[in-house]
Amino acid sequence: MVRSRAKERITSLDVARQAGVSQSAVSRTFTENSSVSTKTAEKVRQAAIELSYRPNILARSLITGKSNIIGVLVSYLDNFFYPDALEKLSNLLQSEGYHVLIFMAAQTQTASNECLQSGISDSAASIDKIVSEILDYQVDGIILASILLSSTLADQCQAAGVPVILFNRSQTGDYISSVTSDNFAGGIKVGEHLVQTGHKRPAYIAGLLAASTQRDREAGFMTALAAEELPLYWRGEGHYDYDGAANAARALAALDPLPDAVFVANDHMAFAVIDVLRYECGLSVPGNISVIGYDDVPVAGWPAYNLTTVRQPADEMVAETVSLLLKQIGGEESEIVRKAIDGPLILRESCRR
Amino acid sequence: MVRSRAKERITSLDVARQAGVSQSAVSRTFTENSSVSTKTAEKVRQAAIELSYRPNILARSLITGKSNIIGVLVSYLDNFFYPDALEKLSNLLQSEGYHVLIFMAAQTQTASNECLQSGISDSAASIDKIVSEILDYQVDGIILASILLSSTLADQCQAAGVPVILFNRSQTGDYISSVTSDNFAGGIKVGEHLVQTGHKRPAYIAGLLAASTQRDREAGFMTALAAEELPLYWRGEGHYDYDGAANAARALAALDPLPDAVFVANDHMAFAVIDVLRYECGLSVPGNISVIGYDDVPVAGWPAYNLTTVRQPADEMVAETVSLLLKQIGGEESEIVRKAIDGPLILRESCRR
DNA sequence: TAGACTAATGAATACGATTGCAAATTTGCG
DNA sequence: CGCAAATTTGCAATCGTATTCATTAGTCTA
Repeated sequence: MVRSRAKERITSLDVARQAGVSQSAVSRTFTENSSVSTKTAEKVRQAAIELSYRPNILARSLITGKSNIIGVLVSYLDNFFYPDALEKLSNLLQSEGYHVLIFMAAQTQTASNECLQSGISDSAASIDKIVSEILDYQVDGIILASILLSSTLADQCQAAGVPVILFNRSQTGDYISSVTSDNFAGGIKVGEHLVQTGHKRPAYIAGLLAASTQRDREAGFMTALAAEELPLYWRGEGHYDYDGAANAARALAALDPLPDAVFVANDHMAFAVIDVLRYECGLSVPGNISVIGYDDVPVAGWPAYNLTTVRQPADEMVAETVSLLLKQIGGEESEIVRKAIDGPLILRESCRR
Repeated sequence: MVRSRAKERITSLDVARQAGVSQSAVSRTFTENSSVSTKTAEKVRQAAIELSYRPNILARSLITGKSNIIGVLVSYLDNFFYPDALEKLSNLLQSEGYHVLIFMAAQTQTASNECLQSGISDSAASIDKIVSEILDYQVDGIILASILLSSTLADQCQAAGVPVILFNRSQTGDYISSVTSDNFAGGIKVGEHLVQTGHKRPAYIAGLLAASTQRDREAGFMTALAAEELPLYWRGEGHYDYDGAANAARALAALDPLPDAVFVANDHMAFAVIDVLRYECGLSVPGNISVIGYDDVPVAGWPAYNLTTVRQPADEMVAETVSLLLKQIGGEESEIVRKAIDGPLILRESCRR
């Protein structure tokens, strides 16, 4: 079956001729707040349908200086929190008349492990390159999910008048707005809960050390433990990665005596920890050891894990991100905002009560 | 902290002045296969850096007629197969110099259940609307993931000269290329494996009835059973949805005698089935009943589920999709192609051997 | 019905780049 | 060194739409 490639473009001029009006009239019918009589608008709309004409957004953007495109840069999608957030983000922006140009901060295939351990610094250059590409598309705004930005690029975005918002990361020092959950408060909640439920040998498995979420969650956790004068029994690192967390869990399981609780810096890693403890080490969760995660992704509520965790309120975070971004695009808000939204501790069965 | 909004755009003309050359020279330095002397190119590049100039892609697209944008429409991301595929798709396209404008075929919030049960027909109108929006951006191609397209819109895309490829769905009748796994063959593999392993009362839990993946998997499965003269013991419907599958599993568990195996139309639903059987009904998987899924998403390999399943080779599917799309964009391929890639049955522990 | 004001229209220009064309320059070779 | 060929270069037109400005049609009031 052969497709004929018909590339004849239909422009506003064609519609104008068909409707017997000027090109301006066509443009005005498809532009909000333009003065056209209902009569000509109707003629134009009719002709447009006959020719199946639709305005060329690129041409429009060129002249208005607004593309209605938001660039979204995501580091990875294997932690379920991100697809969920991305879907919500895209839906909300779509309903506001914007569209999402998505970019992945592709970890190069060779960079599997060394890359994770060294944090994100190595990829900083590539991030900058990608953000430049985003700017090339004349986007109206940029959302960076779990990505940090160099000061140079931040300046460049500002110079280009393109607002940038960090989603689920915050960055001190540079003047970039961010929306996160209140990770410090969340860490405190976990620490307090472990103390209240009588745990004595708490462990912690960290995420990517360079990530603000990791730092804040750990800091909150340690603060709560310190307040109760309970020392941290053991600390491992999982790099926000399933396999990394599994390795940490193996090290943890080899301890004697065993920790009686472990706070894992996100759900994705917590699943790995539970899997290793239960199915490799034959331990009971929470019988032998309590496990608490962070994020409350959908899988956390599935019976196989039933994970006690701190919820990141994705809906609110997304709503706040979009609202803030649109305000900045509209020029209503020019202050740097760092929003941290509180999320509840969700009690399930992976932590002894 | 206040951001100053500097909106002064830097154009090729500015660079031209700075470098002391014509505007055309600037354009040529940033266009492949243009004749510029290395000397002027160097001057231009220098000036461009000084002014931190980058070409406006929208303006370029307007005149070249190529936007280097691929529109990707995804129905949902909660089945882990899709984030994974999307990430791969985006990475591959990015490496080919294209970028992804992403659209979600948002199920309206009211449409939760009735919508799922009636298949996708109700959302067809909204799909068409979104595809029109995609076309407005003058995309070079469109990828529809788990989405069907009305003939009208298919014609419109063809008229606009924009190739469309269905990913993980196929559509008979209309002339649209598609890339899927070989779902029929996969269904057969499952059926044959259940027979070979001595199962006698096989059940099936269907996905969305309108989906070609669902139809083909079921058809293959039934064909294999029929070839062995083994009747289907029970059939339920889960609408490719976790909760829907959980309900089906409850109905299944109430049967007496219990089926000794159930083929679930995708992994996402299979997890729900296993959860219900194990944690609600106190049954053993595979002790009391074998469960087989479809997709082989990462979670399927996690010890908590250890799901026997048919792998959809996402890498190959994505590679094929992109390669096909680029060929069609380049005009090298004008035939309608329906590619079905074979995927292996992955034997794990959720199915008795 | 005339006059005053508002709304609607079309012509022309601009947005920021690419590209055909012709002039100008460089290069190659005898 | 000189002439033909090849390469660069700048000018100007163009892509499809929004928008200013001047003009015309339309509405309303007295």
